[in-house]
Amino acid sequence: MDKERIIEEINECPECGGSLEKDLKHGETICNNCGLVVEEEIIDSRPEKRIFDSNEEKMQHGLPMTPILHDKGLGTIIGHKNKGCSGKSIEIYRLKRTQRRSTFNRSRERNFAIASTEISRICSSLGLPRTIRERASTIYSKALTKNITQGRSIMSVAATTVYAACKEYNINRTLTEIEKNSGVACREIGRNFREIRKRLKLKIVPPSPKSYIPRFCSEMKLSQKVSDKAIEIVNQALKKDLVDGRDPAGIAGASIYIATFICGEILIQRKIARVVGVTEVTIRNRYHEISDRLGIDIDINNRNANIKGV
DNA sequence: ACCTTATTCTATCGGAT
DNA sequence: ATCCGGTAGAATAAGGT
Repeated sequence: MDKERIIEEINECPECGGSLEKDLKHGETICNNCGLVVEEEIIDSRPEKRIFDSNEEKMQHGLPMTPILHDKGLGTIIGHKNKGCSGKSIEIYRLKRTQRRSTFNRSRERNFAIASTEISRICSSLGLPRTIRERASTIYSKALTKNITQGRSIMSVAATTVYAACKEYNINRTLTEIEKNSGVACREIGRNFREIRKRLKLKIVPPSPKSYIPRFCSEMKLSQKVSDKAIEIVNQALKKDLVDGRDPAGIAGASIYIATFICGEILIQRKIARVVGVTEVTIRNRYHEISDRLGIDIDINNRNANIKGV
């Protein structure tokens, strides 16, 4: 809901003011000048919540809670007296309990503190936003409570949580990239990742090809008609099981390619390939599969398409 | 920890217009 | 020259034993 509005507003780098360039394949925006990655979907530029209503209960004070710090950023030792805070004693008690538990688990805390440092280091050397860093910390913390860290090095699990957080937000970083920036071998990150995903039931869903189509179509100045047709084609392809396991951007590109033939607004493969971030070969392979199975005859030379089946 | 499978990429060439 | 189709080999990701 608010996301669209936020995306509209971003056009220069919040760090250096340089111009931003879209990396459509990864669905992210990168600063041409300083290389900062601005993840469109997770940047929140709204002002801090401040509600000055009658009881002022929702007003934020101080730093926001953050999973990066081992004590969730509380940073203050809570005194033993509950008096003087009328009506708030239960909350104070809960905070004290949290603090007592965190000091109780000292070894875990040390472990987590080291991991947090490592996660922050990896994220900053990969230019990943704060959201990813925080999510990686949260995942690490959960892994810690489920004892997944047992028998694995802190470094390797930390690297894995960064990889997992990226996957969750569809900011795709390859295993090799994480390896280069963490010193942990690809194989190990991969193995840890499978374990963590299973045990923590992380829901990692690849983006639907349909979610790319409107953006790609407007990028290529194609009509709404083409966009609608391409989405229709993806729906048909889904039914025939032609989508799973394939690069969603490739499916989107191929569907758009077919749609341009049907609508008479033909674009060449190379142009579509460049915009969607895959090679011409992929566009070809996908569009052949889809048009074959859907009974769409594409006549490249006569620049038209015949739909046999539906 | 090693091996297998599936997908995509790069590079390249040939045919058609 | 441009566009499309096809292919080989490497790289990548994910899963199984």
